[in-house]
Amino acid sequence: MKKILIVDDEEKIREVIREYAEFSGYAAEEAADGMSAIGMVKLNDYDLIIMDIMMPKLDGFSAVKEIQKIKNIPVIMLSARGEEYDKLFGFELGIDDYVVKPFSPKELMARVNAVLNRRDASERNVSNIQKFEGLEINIAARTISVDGKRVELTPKEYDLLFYMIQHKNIALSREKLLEDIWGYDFFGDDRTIDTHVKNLRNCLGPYRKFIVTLRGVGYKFEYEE
Amino acid sequence: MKKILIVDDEEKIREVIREYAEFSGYAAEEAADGMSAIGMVKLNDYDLIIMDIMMPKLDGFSAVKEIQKIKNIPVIMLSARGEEYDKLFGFELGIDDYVVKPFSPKELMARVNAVLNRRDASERNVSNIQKFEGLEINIAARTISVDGKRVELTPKEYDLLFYMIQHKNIALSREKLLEDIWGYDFFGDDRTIDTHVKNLRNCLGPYRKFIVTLRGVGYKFEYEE
DNA sequence: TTTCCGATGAAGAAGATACTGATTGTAGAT
DNA sequence: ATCTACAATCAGTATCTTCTTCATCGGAAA
Repeated sequence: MKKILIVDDEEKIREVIREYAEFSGYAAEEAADGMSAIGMVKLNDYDLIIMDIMMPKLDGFSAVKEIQKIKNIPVIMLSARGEEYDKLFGFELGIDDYVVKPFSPKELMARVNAVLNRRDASERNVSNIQKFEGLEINIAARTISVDGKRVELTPKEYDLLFYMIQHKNIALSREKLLEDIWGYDFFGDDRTIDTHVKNLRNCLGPYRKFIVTLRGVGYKFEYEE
Repeated sequence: MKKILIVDDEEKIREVIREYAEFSGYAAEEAADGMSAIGMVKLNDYDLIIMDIMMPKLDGFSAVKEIQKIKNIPVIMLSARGEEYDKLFGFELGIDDYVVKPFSPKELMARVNAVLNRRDASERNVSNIQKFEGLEINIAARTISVDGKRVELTPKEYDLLFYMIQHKNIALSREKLLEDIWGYDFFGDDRTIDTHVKNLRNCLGPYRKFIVTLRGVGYKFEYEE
């Protein structure tokens, strides 16, 4: 049986959710704030966490941030209607879904089911991370790692790499790169690209090999699976 | 950067999808109903459309039907749980995937990535490779292979081969080759071509036979299917 | 056989890219 | 508003690849 952790400071809400969750065939436990949630995650294994944002002691976002360091558990956030929060911030944390209060427990459970049922499927697709041997690009997080080690890229370097892997195995002229990455209104020097390619290659370590030079043309990200 | 059109009558849903799409490295635009979606498709180029089925003015299926008349764009349909629809009908329209509400934005993006990657892969493999027996030219990648083995060409060699296969079975004088490949402002020696033809032939192995010498004239790429 | 034209190999010239270092531009902190 | 830190750009030089030319060889046409 799947186990859900419900985190909310209002006892009433916790109770409603727990009852409906158990009714839907889940085991459920409760925590009243972010702090105790973290403690419970350390001690138990949960399949999913339903977490309110506004809470005493430790807010939902901070709690999720801590929890994700410990275990990779899907999270559904609860937020009051009109509550100000930064969605992007949430996405970065790998939050799976939002539900706005007031919600119907039916709707909430539908989302719980959706997240849990498809957790496997989306893990299979993992498409937010692209791998090229030891080179991994996490598109959602805008980060890359080389042989498992995180490497920091400047914005342009990342844009360049991202563009190239999206057009892998295609010859890319300098003009096309400038137009698509820098924008049609950039009238700078072609050689600017060379510099960024150089810098990018330095960041990629052994995987610099994927970026091949096409003399008289431009560059290409070459990778055949 | 790939551009996605999000069509749904609920602003909240559009917003969540758009933010996650942008977060995942896509550009995104929104339309509130089928009608305006059609208008936007006419004006812009999208790489993918995420479309709700139930909408005022014009439902998702009808909109897709119209859009497919204009442009061939992959589509992911959104449908409410239990909503009645005929999946086969959808696939006939060329719909690439279904996602049932409520969905997690993470899952939706995984499917978007899957659909786009599929498209890219099939586009790469279909139209961009020309075959002449064991000689294959991949125009997008600017590569050739001989009997399945990759062979590196210098820029001029590639340009020459590319030009010749685009004018196969046509007699090409040295003057014409110089003018079209080197440019009208090249005033070098005719014999330069001979050297490049020689080098190119060496690269082509058994398929050097396709390049025939026309004594007193120039060369010709000879290949009848 | 003679003549002509193309094929070939080698070497210097030309051209393109890689890289260094300096300058300019920009966002965030104080 | 100013400062600071870092990124983006550009100019100049070094380095490497490719192109072109030339001299010679070989083979087909007359």
